[in-house]
Amino acid sequence: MPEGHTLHGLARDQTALFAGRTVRVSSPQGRFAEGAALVDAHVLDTVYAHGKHLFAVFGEQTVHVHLGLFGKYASGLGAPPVPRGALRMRWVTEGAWSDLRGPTVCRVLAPPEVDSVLARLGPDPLAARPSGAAAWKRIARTRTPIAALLMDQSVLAGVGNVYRAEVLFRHRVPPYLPGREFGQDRWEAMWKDLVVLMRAGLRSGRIVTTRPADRPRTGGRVRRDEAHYVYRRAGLPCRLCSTPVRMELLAGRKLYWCPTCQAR
DNA sequence: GCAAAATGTCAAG
DNA sequence: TTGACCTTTTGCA
Repeated sequence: MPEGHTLHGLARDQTALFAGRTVRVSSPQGRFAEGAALVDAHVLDTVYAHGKHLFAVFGEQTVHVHLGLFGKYASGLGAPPVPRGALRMRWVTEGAWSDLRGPTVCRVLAPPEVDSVLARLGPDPLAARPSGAAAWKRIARTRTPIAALLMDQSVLAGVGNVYRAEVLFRHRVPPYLPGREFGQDRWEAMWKDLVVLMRAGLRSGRIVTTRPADRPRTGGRVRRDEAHYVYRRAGLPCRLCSTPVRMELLAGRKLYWCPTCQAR
């Protein structure tokens, strides 16, 4: 599910399956019928991600996908399954298929339009050569709480509600701390940590942010209820200090934090 | 069987 | 700040 690591994983997998091949593109649901017709039976060059945005390049035309909260891909080898439910976009080649459901965005763009989407996004911790400098410029000059800045895709791209809550906890940052009071050293450390965490998420396909020492049992597969410090743990005791984890809505999203570990 | 929730974004007021 | 939107899954009856 969709934070930046998910989209980078999809880009990697779709490139492996479909790049260099002629792809039959359709929209069984019909809502992407016109776009599908523009790229159907074209050769896919590559698929790449920036933040939570996915771009599939077919020559001069690019399919731009944003999963939003509910969007999902499914894929497999061999013949595609019988279409079921609301299937926005289907790709089929000789050997593989991919289905997209429920995206917020699925449309065909020309290169300048792709550029303008990219221009509105901040740096991505999962970029090949990540740099948080541009994000720091924005953070350093605003009173907006750091918890809101981390979710602002024009400040940095790819962090969602889980990584936000978890990286703030890992660095003991009070979520309402204004950006301008954050401090550059602290930002550098947090950015580096995001790069590490999100690369691990990309590799494993899941978000695990707890350190081994903070999990009841080390070694073996990390259980789902051990993977996070605070995300979705409202009311449960903090793993480090046992204070009940707090939850509050910030800009319409659920924000989780430990009021003791992340005190001012 | 149905309501609510879910890792998101945008536009209206 | 609120609601609309995209769809599936989960949890409760």
